[in-house]
Amino acid sequence: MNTELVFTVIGESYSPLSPECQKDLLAQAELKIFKKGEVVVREGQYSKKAYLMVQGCARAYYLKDGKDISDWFTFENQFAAPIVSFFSDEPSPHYVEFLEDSTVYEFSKDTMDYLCDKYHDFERFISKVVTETLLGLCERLNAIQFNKADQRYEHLLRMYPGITNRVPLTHIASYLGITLETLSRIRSSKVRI
Amino acid sequence: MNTELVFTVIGESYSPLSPECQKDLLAQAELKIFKKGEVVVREGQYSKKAYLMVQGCARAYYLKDGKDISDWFTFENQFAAPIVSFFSDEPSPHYVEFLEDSTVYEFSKDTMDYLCDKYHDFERFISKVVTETLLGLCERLNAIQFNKADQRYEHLLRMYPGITNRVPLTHIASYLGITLETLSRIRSSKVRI
DNA sequence: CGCCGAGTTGAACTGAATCAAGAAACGTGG
DNA sequence: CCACGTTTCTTGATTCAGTTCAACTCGGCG
Repeated sequence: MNTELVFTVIGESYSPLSPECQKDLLAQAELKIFKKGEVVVREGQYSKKAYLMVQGCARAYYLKDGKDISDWFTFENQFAAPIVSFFSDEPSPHYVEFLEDSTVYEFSKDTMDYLCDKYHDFERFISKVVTETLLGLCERLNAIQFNKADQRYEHLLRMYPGITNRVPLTHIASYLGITLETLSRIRSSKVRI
Repeated sequence: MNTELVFTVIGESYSPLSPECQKDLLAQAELKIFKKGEVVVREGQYSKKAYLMVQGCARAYYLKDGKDISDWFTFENQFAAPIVSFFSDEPSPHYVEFLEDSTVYEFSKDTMDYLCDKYHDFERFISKVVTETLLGLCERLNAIQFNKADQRYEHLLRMYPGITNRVPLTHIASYLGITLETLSRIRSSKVRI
């Protein structure tokens, strides 16, 4: 597997990264492998690590009144990080768990800051990632507020086709803000191919 | 009214700004007055202006199937901006409207970039504003997903005590993702002082 | 084989939307 | 300052989407 390809791909999807910047990023990052079910960040921890997913998938979740609520999914060519802890100096309310055996590049906030100082294109890249994340959240917020459960599920499927083959339905249900039972009913009422 | 005080206050609430940076910001900003009901940004427009509220209040809203949905309120010592248009190069999906006669400092994205380059404390300040906004959205998302309508209303009151005296209930209802009727019932079922 | 976690199905219940009708407050012109 | 229309808010009756709780099915695995 050509793991380095991921740096080109993320450059394309957010904002282009010069070859030297990509090279430097690669030099700073650490290629790691995690097993399915591994939890790399727990609630209350301080973590300044982000993970760029080469192969596999992960989720961020938190506990609300003891219930496991999925907050974020990450697949190939995307970032996984405990955003609160990564961007602020507060402990993470999130857990981060790999849902499959996964290959990732791990890098620290320090590396990010260093690269931001050194490369203007990297700074723009990060700013793009953050604003896209912000806008994505806005969109998701209004989808949750004003779309019915089945529309939200459809929307998720459009965003992540095949997610149901990789992520347990319980996690998908809590992500959508509905119960597992409701999700099950929505799915059975659809004609699937 | 000492309008310049606002620069000190926002420094305190996010991340401190040196006197020179405050002075420079003041020099770049333009003090403006808007009347109640004035709309400064419309859907589809490109706007790179942000408003720092000295006195008054404003909201961002958008139209969803013809319905007016409030997305954001801004009061004294906070920022109002059409975030999508301000941070990306896309047209604004939002309208920005003043809800009272208001005094604001207006400044442009260019000014922000210029100050970010010049002052490290300003760069940190903006980064803090953006991440706080991001985290605030996360929190609001999970409140919408998992709290009942009355809890959400209580939460809003805790965040903005007295908001009901300044903002029409229709806007508050759409912000909370409930109908005006439901909000009215929630309010009448509470013992108010 | 029997257990266990994941998903499905059913029935009763509930929070909130919708539709409809009024009441109260607001502001504008006479 | 009052009368009038408009906007804002309240109240009631009905309906519906989604929750809850409980029982059941299915596939994998020791």
